[in-house]
Amino acid sequence: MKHSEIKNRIIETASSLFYKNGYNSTGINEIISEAGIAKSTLYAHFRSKEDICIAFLHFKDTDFNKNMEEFTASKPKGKSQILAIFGFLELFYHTEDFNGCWSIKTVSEISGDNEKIRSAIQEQKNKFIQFISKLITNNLDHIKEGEINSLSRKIYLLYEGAVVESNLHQADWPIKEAKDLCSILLK
Amino acid sequence: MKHSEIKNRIIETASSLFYKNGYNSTGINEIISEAGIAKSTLYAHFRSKEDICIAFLHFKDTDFNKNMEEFTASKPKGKSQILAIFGFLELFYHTEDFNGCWSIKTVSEISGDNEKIRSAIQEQKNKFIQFISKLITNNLDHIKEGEINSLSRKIYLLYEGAVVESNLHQADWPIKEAKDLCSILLK
DNA sequence: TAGATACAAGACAGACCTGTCTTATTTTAA
DNA sequence: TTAAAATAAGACAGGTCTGTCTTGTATCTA
Repeated sequence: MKHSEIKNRIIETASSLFYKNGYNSTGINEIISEAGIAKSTLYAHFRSKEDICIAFLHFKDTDFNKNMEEFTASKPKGKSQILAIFGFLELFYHTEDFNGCWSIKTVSEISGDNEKIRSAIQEQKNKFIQFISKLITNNLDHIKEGEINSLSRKIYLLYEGAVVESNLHQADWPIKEAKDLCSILLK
Repeated sequence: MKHSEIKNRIIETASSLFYKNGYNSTGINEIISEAGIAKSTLYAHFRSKEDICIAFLHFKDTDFNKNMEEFTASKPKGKSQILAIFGFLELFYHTEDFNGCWSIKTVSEISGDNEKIRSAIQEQKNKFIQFISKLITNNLDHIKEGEINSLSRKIYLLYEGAVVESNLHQADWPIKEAKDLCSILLK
C-alpha cells in the first residue's frame, strides 16, 4: 500500500466513524484498529486528532459536492433541477448510513472558540450557497440579479432544516415539506 | 438551602454548562464545582449523568415554551403573532449566551441508539409543532383544517433552520430570511 | 548489498472521566 | 435533646482518552 493510499484509508475510516458515532466518541485507537494500521503511522500522517477532523470535513464535503452536482445536472433544466437537491437528500436519507449533517454535528461537539474547525465549516456552507446560486442563475431566467442571494439563502435554509430534522425525527416528512415549500417559493 | 433548591441548582448549573460547552465536554466534577456542592449530593439527586441530561432538556424546554408563549401572546392577533416566533428568536440570538439549539446539539453528541434522550427530544419538538398549529388556528381563519399540519411543519422547519444556521454562521441573516419566507408562505 | 524510509505493535505518561464509598459535619424533625 | 437524614470533602477504582516513544520488521532505493 502506497503512502497516499494509507492516508486516504485513515481519512475514510475516520470519516465513517466520526459521522456514525460522533467526533468526541471516536477514539484514535478505534480509528487505527478499524483501519488496520499502527498508531505511529497515523501520527506520521496527521499531527493531531483535530487535523484528522479537518480532513474528515473536507473529504465529506468534496464527496457531497461531487454527487450533488452530478445528480442535479442529470435532471431536466428548469425548476426541477433546483428541486433536485431535495430529491438527492431523499435518496441520501434512505441509505443505511444517513446520520444527518456532519458539519452541524461536528460544530455541536467542538468548543465554541475553535475557530479553525468552525470557519472551515462556514466556508463549506458558503460554497454550497454559491452552488445554489448557480443553480438558480442557470435554471431561472425571470429572476432579478439582486434577488438571487436572498433566494439562495432561503433554499439553503430549507435544505439544512430538512437534513437536520429528518435525522432528528427519523422520518422523511421534513424533506417533503421543505421541497414543497421550495416549489411554492419558485412559483 | 432546601432539598428542592439544591436539585434546581444542579439542574441550572448543569444546563448552563451543557448548553455552553456541550454535554460530553462537561464533567460531573465541573458541575459540582460550579454549583458548589459535593459529589455525593449530586448523586443523591440524580442516578447518573444521563438523568441530569434529561432534566437539562426538560428545564430548557419548559423555560423556552413559557417565554415563547408569552412573547407571541404579547403581539397583535393575526399573522404578526405567527411571525413573532422569529422575532423571539432574533432577541434570543442577540443575548450573550445564545448557542444554537440545545436539542440538536445534544442529539449530535449522544450515541445513535440512545432512545431515551432521542425520544424525549422528539416529544418536545412535536409539542413545539403543536404550539405552531395552535398559533395558526388562533390567528388565521382562511386556513382549511387539513392544511394546518403541513403548514405548521413548514414553519417549524423554517424556525429550526434559522436557529441552527444563525449559530453556525454567527450571523442573523438566517433568522431574517426564515421570517421573510414565512411571511411569503402566509400571504 | 547496504542504507534509508515506512510501518506494525504496543508500552507508557499524564490527564481525564463516571460513579462508589468513607468520614465527618451540618441540618432537620420528633 | 436526640436520632435521623442531608450534605461536604475527597479518596478511590476502573476505565477512557491523546500523544510520545521504543523496538523490531518490511520495503524501497541507490
